[in-house]
Amino acid sequence: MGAPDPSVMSAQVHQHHLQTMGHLHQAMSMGHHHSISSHNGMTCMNDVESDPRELEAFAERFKQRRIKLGVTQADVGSALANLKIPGVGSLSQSTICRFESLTLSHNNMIALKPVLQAWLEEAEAAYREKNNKPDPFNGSERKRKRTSIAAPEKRSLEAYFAIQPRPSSEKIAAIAEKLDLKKNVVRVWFCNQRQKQKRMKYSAVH
DNA sequence: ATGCATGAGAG
DNA sequence: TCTCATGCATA
Repeated sequence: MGAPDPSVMSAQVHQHHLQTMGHLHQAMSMGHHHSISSHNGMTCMNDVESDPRELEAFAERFKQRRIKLGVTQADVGSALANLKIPGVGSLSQSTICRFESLTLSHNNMIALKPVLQAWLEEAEAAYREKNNKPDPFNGSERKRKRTSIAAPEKRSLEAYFAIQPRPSSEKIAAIAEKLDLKKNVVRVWFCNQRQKQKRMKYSAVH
């Protein structure tokens, strides 16, 4: 099970097939979360280090050091499983990329930070003493088609979104018919659009 | 790097 | 049904 491919090693040259699994699920419960607020007479103390600047700084350091180690985003993702952290399996190149670019929700960033930090420490320790070890590759062959919404339709969707970010099922059906798209495609598009607005970056005024 | 999609959990 | 974390496929 060797992956003798010395040609791939720069940041993101081989992000194909990876059969990763394992979710880091719910580190928080969306709608309701209560913090311990303050105990004594102090102003405000957060239960978790949810300081955006701290995260931003970490994400950047992380990327820098990851590249220094000559490891790709995909490599990091699969290597996470080897950390054997309870409840933490591997992650995809997408997620690592999004972490580095802060394009994940704040909570998601908070949840992933300790895991990636742990990996980084391990990786740097291992790098000092020895070499790295190639990871086994998977030759999967199942495909999946990705719908592509044309620019004109996208513009329409954005216009609808501007006036109504949460259209009813019927409104969605109407939009779908007008744009000649599947209703489900439109529904998912709105879901993804809402999710985008909640990302750490590109959230407020974009 | 990012678009569209899936599935789990909550309501 | 929605949100949220996450991923495959693709630009």
